[in-house]
Amino acid sequence: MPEGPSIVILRELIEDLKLEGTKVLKVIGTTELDKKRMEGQKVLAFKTWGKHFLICFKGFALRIHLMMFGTYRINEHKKVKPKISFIFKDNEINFYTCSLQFIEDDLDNVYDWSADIMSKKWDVKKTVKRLADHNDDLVCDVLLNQQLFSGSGNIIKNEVLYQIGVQPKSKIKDLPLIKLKALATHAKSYAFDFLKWKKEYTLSKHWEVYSQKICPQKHPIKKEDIGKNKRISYYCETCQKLY
DNA sequence: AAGGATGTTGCCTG
DNA sequence: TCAGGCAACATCCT
Repeated sequence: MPEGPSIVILRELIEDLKLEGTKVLKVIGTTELDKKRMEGQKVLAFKTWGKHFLICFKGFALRIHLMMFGTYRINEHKKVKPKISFIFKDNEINFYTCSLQFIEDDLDNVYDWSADIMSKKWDVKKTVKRLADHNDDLVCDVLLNQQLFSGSGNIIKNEVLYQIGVQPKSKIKDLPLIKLKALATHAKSYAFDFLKWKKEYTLSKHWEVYSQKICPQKHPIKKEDIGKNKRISYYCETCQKLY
C-alpha cells in the first residue's frame, strides 16, 4: 500500500470530501489511543509527509502510518474491525493495520517539509548537497532514508537505480556528481510517475526491475538483500554499473 | 497454497 | 555501552 505517492492519493481522496474545518462526530476502533480526545474537534487540515498521513487538530495531530500492510476505506468498510475510524456528519474514514501516534509539538518543528519527495519544497540541488554527509552509505540505503527522500520506498529505490544505471551496492562517495544529480532528479520524477500510474492502476506494468525476472534489455535480474536494513534489491548487473 | 513483501520500532545480544 | 540483528506487527498477492 504505502510509499509516498500512495499517501498523496489518500490525501487527495480525503480532500475531495471537503472535511477540513468540520467536526469529527465520533471516533471508534481497536486502537488504545484516546479516541475521545478527537471527538467534537474540528479537523484543521489533512497533511502528508512522506509515508505519514497527518490529521491536524487544535494543539495536536494524529500521525497515521500504514506500514507494510495498512489499508483504508472511505465511506466503505472491511469485515475486520478498523484500527481507527472517523465518523463525520456525512462521511466515514476507516484505517486498518496502521501505526498511530499523537504528535503534541507543532508539526513545523517535527517535520522538515522539504525532505518530502512529493513536496514542492523538495529540491534536487539541496538533496545533492545533503548527500555529501552520507559518503559512506550505500546508494540503496540513501534512497530509503526518510530524512533525505521521505516517501521513497523499496519500489522507488529499485526502479530509480535501474533508471540511472547504478548498482545498489555502490557507495555515495564513489558516484560521480552527474550520477548524484541523476539520483535526485529521478527519485522525484519516478515518484510522480508512480503517482500517475497508481491512479491508472498500471503501476506494476511499469516495473522494469522491481519484482521482475528479466530487465527490459532481457538480462537476468539479481535479487539480493543489501544494505543497513537488508531490504531486497532487484538489479541488472549489465545495465547497472557498480561504482 | 505457502511464502514473501510497498515499513518501522524496539528489544536482545555479543 | 552500543551497534547490529532480528522479531513483531498483520494482510494480501503470486
